[in-house]
Amino acid sequence: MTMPSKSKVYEEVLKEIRRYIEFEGLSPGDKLPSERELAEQLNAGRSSVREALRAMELLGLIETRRGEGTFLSSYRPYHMVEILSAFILQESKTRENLKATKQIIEKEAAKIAMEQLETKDFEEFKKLIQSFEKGSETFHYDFFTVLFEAGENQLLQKIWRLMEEFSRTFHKPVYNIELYKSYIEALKEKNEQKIEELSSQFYDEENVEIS
Amino acid sequence: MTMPSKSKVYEEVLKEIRRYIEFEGLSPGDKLPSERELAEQLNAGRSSVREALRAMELLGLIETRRGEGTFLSSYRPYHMVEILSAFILQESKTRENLKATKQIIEKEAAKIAMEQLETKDFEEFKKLIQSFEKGSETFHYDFFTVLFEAGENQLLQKIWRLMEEFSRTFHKPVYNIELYKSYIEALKEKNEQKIEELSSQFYDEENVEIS
DNA sequence: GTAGGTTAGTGGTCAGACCACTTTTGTAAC
DNA sequence: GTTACAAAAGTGGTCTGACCACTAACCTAC
Repeated sequence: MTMPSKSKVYEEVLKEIRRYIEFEGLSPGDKLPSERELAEQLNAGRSSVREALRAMELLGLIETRRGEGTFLSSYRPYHMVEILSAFILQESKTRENLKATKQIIEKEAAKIAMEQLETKDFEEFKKLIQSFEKGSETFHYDFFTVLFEAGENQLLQKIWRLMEEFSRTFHKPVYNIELYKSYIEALKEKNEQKIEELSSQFYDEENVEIS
Repeated sequence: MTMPSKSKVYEEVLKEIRRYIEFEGLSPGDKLPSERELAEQLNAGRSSVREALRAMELLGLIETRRGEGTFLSSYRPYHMVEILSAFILQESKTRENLKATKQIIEKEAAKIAMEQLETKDFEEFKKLIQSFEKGSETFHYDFFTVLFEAGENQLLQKIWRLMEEFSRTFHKPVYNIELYKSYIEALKEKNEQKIEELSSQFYDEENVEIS
């Protein structure tokens, strides 16, 4: 590994892998070279390569399957969230920030999607509502995913998803199904005002903290 | 390492370290046991311990100093943010997404800050305007940093900063100083409507692409 | 052609060896 | 006793080689 001044090898490997992905135009699901091959090509030890890969795995960027190989994953920062949340979400200010930010994003996503929503999207909502269960863990997530898909801002969606997962670690959602019905109405009516109001209500008091 | 079913060793080490930190009541700055010691105590190989530590380092939870040791750090997810952004922004690099998202965040930051702004903040703005130079690369950044500081949502600020830095790689800002003056006026008047309008104008046409 | 075993490839893990660096220790000079 | 400096011990950084467990591809016998 050629070492730009003092960086650690594993950090260089990380960058190198990133370049490789970009250069080869790899997408989620595609296979990366094996650890041994990477080590040889990057002129680094396998352990260093592994440190980089492990870190990427924790970040949710790759997925490793023993006996098969290493694959690019669609971004699911599952591990990271789990680890990080235990460390950083103690501070209530962080939680406040998270809540506020998530709310902003959802509101804006709704406003963007509003103009794009088609009949099929409303049918999707209908299905969601019908199959709603009291104990569902992902209702809110699924609901807004429909909105994000319509809105076509993948960046905003990714940021939101990250926060959604974080907040799940300390909030147990208790859904008020009527609220979502009203929300859908507001979307149909393209009533920005109403959307703004309802967006904040998701976070007013219906969330109970996990002990 | 006692292996709960199938987890990987490094994940167990991670949890074990977390427990250790909690049990010992360690705070940022405190020293962790050495890699060799951890390996021995947890009955794992040093390389596995290292994989866990590297991951923690990337997440910004610890800091390692060669020759000295490993220390708990106050949470500064510097590396993570860097790595993640590179990947995420690379995937969804439609510039439209970036622009739209940044605009949303700035608008909301302004609305949040609006209620909090004090005299000293407006003086800060005044200084910025006075020292404005045509060729400044960071005027917009500095301007909004004042807003974010007042708003006290560090999470939103972090996200924004990321996008700001990234967009600099392909946008060369050309500032219309009058626009910022109007913006300040709108903030003084607490005129949400005006803020929304002006926020979008930053991105209307004044940005020139770098070839 | 199929079933079943063999083999090569891959990630998972460990042990041991150096290196570069920092801190501590020990010792000699003052 | 204090100081200065050299040696030693401790620590993270890295590489290598060796196994293990698992998967997929190949090949052979039927």
